[in-house]
Amino acid sequence: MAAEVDVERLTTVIEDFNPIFIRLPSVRRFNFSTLSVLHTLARNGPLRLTDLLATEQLKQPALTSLVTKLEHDGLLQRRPDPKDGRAMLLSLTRAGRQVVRSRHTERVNKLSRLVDRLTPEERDVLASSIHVLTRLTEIAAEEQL
Amino acid sequence: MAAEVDVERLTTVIEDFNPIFIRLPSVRRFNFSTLSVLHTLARNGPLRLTDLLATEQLKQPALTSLVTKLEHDGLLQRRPDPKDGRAMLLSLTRAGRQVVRSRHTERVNKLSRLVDRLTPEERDVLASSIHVLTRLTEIAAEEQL
DNA sequence: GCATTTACATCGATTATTGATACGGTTCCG
DNA sequence: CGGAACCGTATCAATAATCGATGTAAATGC
Repeated sequence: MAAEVDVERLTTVIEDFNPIFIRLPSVRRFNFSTLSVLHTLARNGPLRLTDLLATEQLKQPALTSLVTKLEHDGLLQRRPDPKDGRAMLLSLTRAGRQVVRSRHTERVNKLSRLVDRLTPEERDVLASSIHVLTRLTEIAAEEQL
Repeated sequence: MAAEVDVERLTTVIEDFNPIFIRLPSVRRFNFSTLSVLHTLARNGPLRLTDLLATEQLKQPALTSLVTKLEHDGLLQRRPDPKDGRAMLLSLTRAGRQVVRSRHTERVNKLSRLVDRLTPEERDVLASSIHVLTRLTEIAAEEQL
């Protein structure tokens, strides 16, 4: 077997699918930077500001001010890093996790409606592609290092 | 067959894969809004400002000023709509298409490197999932209407 | 210990975004 | 036709987001 993957087409279809997947109707409260920070903290647990900076497309002063705002809004908390007196550990509060979870739920609902309209054969392919997407994500994470 | 798709896990893995796929090293010049506008115009041909507004997460005055800036930078052009004297048709210039294309190429390269590290079986699944992703995108586009 | 590096915060300036509103072209309906 | 209502876009003033430069304090290295 081992058919060649048409990476060109794959890239194109992901580019087209992404806007649909990302955009949610209810999003008036948070801009892109804010959502990205919340998502990163939700996935990667407590992080120092500098580590968070690596994944966010912001400069350090902008991230500091965003974090200050989110702390005020009760979505995340700053705690001193016991290992390093200079650093702060950032983590989501219950309210912060709730924001991320509710957006995730909206996506699940949206995607479910789309999946319902696939044929059984298409659903089979989609089910088996979950593992492959997971592998791609893992490989990409390794490459970062 | 017709295995149930685990939409919960599928959503999660797409959420995790997306930041990897979206973020490119070279992106210092353009912010998120700008890239989204360029991408939308590249895909959906000439559009009126109001139609573009529907897909972008911006209010109309912000989009007008962004479009003005992009016109100044030579990335898109405004032309009067022959069908409606009030409207302007927006389309990418050669330079604008070049920006979109070069980002696309970067993604193809990045994704190729990841795909290279999959097993032959995983690549088979990925190849067949292209069609399903296309279908999902088509279904989502229909639902918009 | 003293110099250097690292982590984060602060400051002022610039840019992006928004809500309210104005303006002109278009459509509707008598 | 001619005025009223509507639609697409632009402008304006105010607010928010972001950046570069720089400061402060803790940690590291010789």
